[in-house]
Amino acid sequence: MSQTVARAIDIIGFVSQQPRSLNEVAERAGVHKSTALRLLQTLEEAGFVRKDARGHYAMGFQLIAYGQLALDQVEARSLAHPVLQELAERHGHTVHLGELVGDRIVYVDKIDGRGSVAMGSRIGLQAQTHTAGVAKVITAYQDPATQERILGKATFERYTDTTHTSRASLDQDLRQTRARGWAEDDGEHEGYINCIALPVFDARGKVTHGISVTALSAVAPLTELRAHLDEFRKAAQQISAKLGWKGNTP
Amino acid sequence: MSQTVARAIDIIGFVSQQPRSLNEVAERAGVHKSTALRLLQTLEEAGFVRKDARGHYAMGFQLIAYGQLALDQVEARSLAHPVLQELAERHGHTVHLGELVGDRIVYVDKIDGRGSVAMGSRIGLQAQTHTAGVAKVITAYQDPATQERILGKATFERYTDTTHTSRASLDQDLRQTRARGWAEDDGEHEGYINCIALPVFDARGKVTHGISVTALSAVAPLTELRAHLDEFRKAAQQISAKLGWKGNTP
DNA sequence: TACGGCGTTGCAAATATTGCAACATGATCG
DNA sequence: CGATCATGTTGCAATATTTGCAACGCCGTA
Repeated sequence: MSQTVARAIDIIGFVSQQPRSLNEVAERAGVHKSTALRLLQTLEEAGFVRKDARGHYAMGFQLIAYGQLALDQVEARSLAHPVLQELAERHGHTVHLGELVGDRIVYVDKIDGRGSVAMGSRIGLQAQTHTAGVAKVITAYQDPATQERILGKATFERYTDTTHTSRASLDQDLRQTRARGWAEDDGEHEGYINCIALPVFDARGKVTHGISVTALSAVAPLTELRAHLDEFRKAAQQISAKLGWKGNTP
Repeated sequence: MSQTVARAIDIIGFVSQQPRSLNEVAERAGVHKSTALRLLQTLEEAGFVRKDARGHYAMGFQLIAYGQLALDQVEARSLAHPVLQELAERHGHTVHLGELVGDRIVYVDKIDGRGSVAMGSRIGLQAQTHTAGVAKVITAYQDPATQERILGKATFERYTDTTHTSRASLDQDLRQTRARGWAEDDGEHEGYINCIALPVFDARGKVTHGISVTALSAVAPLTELRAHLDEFRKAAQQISAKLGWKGNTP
């Protein structure tokens, strides 16, 4: 592991919050001004950071370009997108596509519903293992060893009174999820938001993706969402088919 | 300048072309396998690269997240303003900066020329889709689906005898706009006012902004404005460059 | 004009990076 | 089925690289 590179990466994260002066960066990184300067210059030359009008360091444009490129390289996203788009349009709810990457579940696509609400998810961000519907449904379908690795990263931080705060509680949910074939988030991260998530199977029959339909519970409570389960399941199966899935039963 | 960070950054660029094995990365960077491995591990931990299904290194999802963030943080107005200011001063005409926001084009900056005339535009207001130069030029450079959404909001209200009052007529104009590289407003909103508008490209190569130079036709008719096209185009390219566009600078 | 904050550069010290060589793993092939 | 090759991983010593320092330049302000 390279300390210097780790510092540079941390600086990018620091600068991403808001533009920062050289001294702020130096202090954050715990290094001398001159060191911070040289790191920033290297990052700046590559376009990873830039100086804004005030001379403060901000996120660079190369990050935008790489972000787009990386987005394009997620193949599942391009296959699933049309299906999700239609789903979002038909029901007006926000739709997510989650992907298992190593030990974590990441949002790789998101289509905002009508009257979109501020919600923590963002394409490229990691989903909360113990609360997000896509995370739970994907995890539920992994083999024990993989489950262990994923759950090892869960924080079990409490957000609301329905949040799973223990491994046992989450395990129970995962068993239920697998048994019934879908996951639910009953306000476990934001009390006023709930969602239903379904597994997506790939050519090997493995679940590396999941989709979720999210709504304000005031607009569409779980009972309302469950009423449309057949349509949601059909969308998930369509995506599975595009990923080469041949089966009909898991 | 930090050699280690520069190497890490170069690796990201290398991996962005296509997923690469450890040995490929090591060879490209001109370092030993073990060194490349440690750099990659550091990048991987930060989510800047990831291992794909074959174990090759590919672009990581954190890059997507940062890219989205950086995109949201771009304040085109502050970057473009100095360029527009100079343009307005040099020619004495009124200059606009338009931005595509959702399905509509909005004026986000305006510098009044000498002898400023009352004109309907105002910062923050929506530009008329079927008459405003900035609106036409931005629309002309969108993909078909986006065009459709934008044009769906057009009123086609007639203001003068040159106003486009049908979709077909406007479509024709848009094709011409894209073909020649700029848009013209030949008194389509106010009979005595005309303008020339040019596209601004961002880091992704997309047109989300446009600039326009507007004048009384009695002061500077289209033929007069066209005579200065090279200078207008240069200003547009300067702004594009500030937005991270790499279009014609290798 | 003096002052304080901020960014920049040359240089020597020291620390983090590097290459090496040995080991581990897994796929391929006779 | 065993051997071989390609690929990835780790401990360690050498040294190239990074680091902090101190001095300098710049600019706005008191």
